[in-house]
Amino acid sequence: MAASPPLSSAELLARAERLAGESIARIASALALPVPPDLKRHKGWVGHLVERALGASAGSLPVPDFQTLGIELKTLPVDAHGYPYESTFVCTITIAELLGDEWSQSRVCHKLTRVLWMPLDGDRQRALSERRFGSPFLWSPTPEQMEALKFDWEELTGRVARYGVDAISGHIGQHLQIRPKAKNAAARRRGLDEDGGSAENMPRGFYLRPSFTGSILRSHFGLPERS
DNA sequence: CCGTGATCATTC
DNA sequence: GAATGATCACGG
Repeated sequence: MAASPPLSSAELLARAERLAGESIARIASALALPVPPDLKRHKGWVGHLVERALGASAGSLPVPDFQTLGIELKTLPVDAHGYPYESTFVCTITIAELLGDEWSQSRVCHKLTRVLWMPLDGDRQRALSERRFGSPFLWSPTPEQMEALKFDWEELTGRVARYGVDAISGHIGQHLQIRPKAKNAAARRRGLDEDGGSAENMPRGFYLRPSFTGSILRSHFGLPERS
């Protein structure tokens, strides 16, 4: 089980493919890591496990996991039909991102330019240690997907810039949404108010809706669209 | 304190 | 059941 940074996208993908079909227990064992009973108090545990198994290095820096390769790593818990159980966190929302920055310069765009998806059995009825990984694959947005993401991003950031972050909810955006991303509901950070002024509000983040990541999976694996 | 790794839990 | 809002852990 490798832990040094992969030197090429091919090497990274080859490593990832070796995890396909493997259980959480086996991968954790190879890294001498204990498996928590569930994810209630270890929500990012699987993500960290895969990072270690593949040799990711960016830590918590706001850059792609494999910076030199320009590749972002995302685990994706799915059900028996290959449909994602959860939304996918992309990055936090910052003031700088709302003031004059363009989509092409945004962290959302940068992070989603190239993603290594690691599908995983997300069935909570099954013991975490017994859940297995599916086949990973490298993905970049199609021109249509990129346009759709840009559209949502511009609508979301535009609303925040004009009306303040408290004026938006998780309902906005067809593929991309903004939701809380904080220690708790009392957490506050420097943000914008409805007048474009400075204010303290709850930290938020950009998330991809399950319908979007689900379409990526179905497209890649040639699965039928949900009726 | 902030950003990353996400899933949990309540509401719709 | 699906979706939104809330939350947990960790590194720097």
